[in-house]
Amino acid sequence: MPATPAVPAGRRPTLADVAARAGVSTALVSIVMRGAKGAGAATRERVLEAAREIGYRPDARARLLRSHRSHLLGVQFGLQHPFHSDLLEGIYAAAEPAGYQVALSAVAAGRGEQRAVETLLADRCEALILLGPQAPAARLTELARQLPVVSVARRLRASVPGLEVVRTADDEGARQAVDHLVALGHRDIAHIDGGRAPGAADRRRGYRTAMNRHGLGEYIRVLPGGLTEEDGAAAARTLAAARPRPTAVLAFNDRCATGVLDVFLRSGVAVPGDVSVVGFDDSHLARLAHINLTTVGQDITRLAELAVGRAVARLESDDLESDETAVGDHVIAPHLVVRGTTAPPR
Amino acid sequence: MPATPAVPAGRRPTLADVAARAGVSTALVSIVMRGAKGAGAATRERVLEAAREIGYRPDARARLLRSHRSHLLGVQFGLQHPFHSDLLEGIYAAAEPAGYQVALSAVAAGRGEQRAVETLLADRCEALILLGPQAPAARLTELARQLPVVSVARRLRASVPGLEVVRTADDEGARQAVDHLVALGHRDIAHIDGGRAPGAADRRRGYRTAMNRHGLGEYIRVLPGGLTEEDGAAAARTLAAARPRPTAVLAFNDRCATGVLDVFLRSGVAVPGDVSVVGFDDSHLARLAHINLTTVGQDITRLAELAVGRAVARLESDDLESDETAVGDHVIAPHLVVRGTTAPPR
DNA sequence: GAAACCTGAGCGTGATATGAA
DNA sequence: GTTCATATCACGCTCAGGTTT
Repeated sequence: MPATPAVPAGRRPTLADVAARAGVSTALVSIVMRGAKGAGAATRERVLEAAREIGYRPDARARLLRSHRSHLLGVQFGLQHPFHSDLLEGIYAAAEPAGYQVALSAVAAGRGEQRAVETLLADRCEALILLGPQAPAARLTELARQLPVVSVARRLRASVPGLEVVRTADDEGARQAVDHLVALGHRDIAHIDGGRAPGAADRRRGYRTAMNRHGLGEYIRVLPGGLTEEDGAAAARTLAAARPRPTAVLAFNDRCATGVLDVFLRSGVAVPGDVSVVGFDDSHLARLAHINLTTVGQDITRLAELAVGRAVARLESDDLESDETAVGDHVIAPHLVVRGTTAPPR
Repeated sequence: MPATPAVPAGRRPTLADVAARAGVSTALVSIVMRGAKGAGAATRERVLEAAREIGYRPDARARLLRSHRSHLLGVQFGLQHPFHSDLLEGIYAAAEPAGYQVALSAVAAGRGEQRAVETLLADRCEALILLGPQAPAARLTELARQLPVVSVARRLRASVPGLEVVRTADDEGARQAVDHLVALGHRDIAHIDGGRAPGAADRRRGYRTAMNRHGLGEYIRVLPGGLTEEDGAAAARTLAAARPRPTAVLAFNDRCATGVLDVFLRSGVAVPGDVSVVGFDDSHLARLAHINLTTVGQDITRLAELAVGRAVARLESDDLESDETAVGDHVIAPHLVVRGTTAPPR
């Protein structure tokens, strides 16, 4: 009955312990554990066996300390944003094949972006991927002087070497939504905006531009909104009582649109009969059969891939001391997903 | 114009660089950086100044490698669970004052619990906090032999030293919901369950027990459900068409309940007029003015505090070689939050 | 004796240099 | 020349134990 493995009392097993057990040098064990070449098949098996027996695990920290490259991508994200969760899925998926690990640092109540980033830097991340960062541009610029930084979803003017932006063409998304509604025959189209949220300004602008281009400038109506259901609900209450009531509404995002749908439903405003509603994000919510929301889809997978790709490209090109990779603004096209909340006006 | 700080070419600054600049030993710099005693006020200032000038940051990994304690709590969580996000907020808040850092590892598509845990172990975490783990009990038991493990929300029978469970009294929550409905005058109360989700079995059992205790055994009706809006919607479609239709529904969680509400609304089933609906979790969703869901609240803050507390207690008591701290099952009482979706039956 | 500072060793790895089959 | 194995050092830091005022 092998109760506990024969592991050095208390301590966690190290290379040396495995080496002793297998009767080889620590260097050889290191080679085997890394899967590097330079060890015979028989010995390799013997070492792995010994490692298994005493429950050896490589110490990531010692490893990183020794090797000059950490192959770590630091990702800052917000705990309360499902959109970030989706991005993280994509980031994990993209980082692995590229040979990089992901270190997470959450922004939470009482744990601001400053703290989150400091943790990542202390952990020796080689590059930072910031999801919807709110930090001042100056701060990001300063960071970018130290290491490659990718800002996802937050647009930035500053063009600093090492600072890249990956985002959806928010204005284009708003345009697609307006075009769709106009094609259906709508003219009185309102927009519930996202305030200071990342992308809100572009969506607002895209809405305005598209309305003007269709000669519907006089119908432009922007209501203060936000990212939550409640924000949408509040704006919808205003709209439900408005005379004339718009025949279509473009909400800042899907959560906001959900709030709109709910209030309309309760107020006896039929969707899409009386009013058409369009969201933004194509979140899981929008796809649900009982919500079935027409929405502007962001290509989350593509955003994640690009974010990782740019960070990695920066790192590899830095290695080569080359700077030919263009720094900049990487914009992904959105695509309208037509579902059941839009129809021609009565 | 101080373009770049006088930092050693390419390399990131180390203790030695700061020491050289300040004209002291590395040991002293270490003391200053840690805020330990053993340095004069003047020197301390000089060292900090030098560190600032060259942009020095302590290397967390080297630090951990040297010190035998890592003071790291490894937390495994699911990306797609808002409930986990809320728990993480609490865990961060609780870990800091206790003097521990948090290392996150997400479970995502293509990144199972095994991988997530291995990362945490390689990072030298001293204890693991697993949010809603799905791994086989045997695996958790094995882990618990290596280090303190706290399972949150997932109940486990095995009583292994070092394995602790922190959870809500799910059965009690279901009981409170049933009691509330019965007190309102309901008798025909259905339950949409959570399948194999953590806590689902207990809630199901709590529902059954409570119904029986009220002499309503003949009304017991459990519909297969799940954790998502869609699961709730599917079950609600069944219920809306059922004859007799129950006068009240207890859903597995708030998301599930939201799906129920939506289907009822569209089918012309008034809530709470025709049917009362109760959720579980008291999530942000439930609190929204336009959802206004009666629900069973989990004390997330308390769960998080307890999870961290138990992990830390284990660690500190291990240090003292004492084992007096009871291993076990820590159960937090839920509390019913009465809102607008429950009322006496017609 | 205390306070301020330094020296030296070593944490667990990975890389290089070197040697033996 | 190739394959397999080892010895040795360095990574950046902390800590125990000195030495000096």
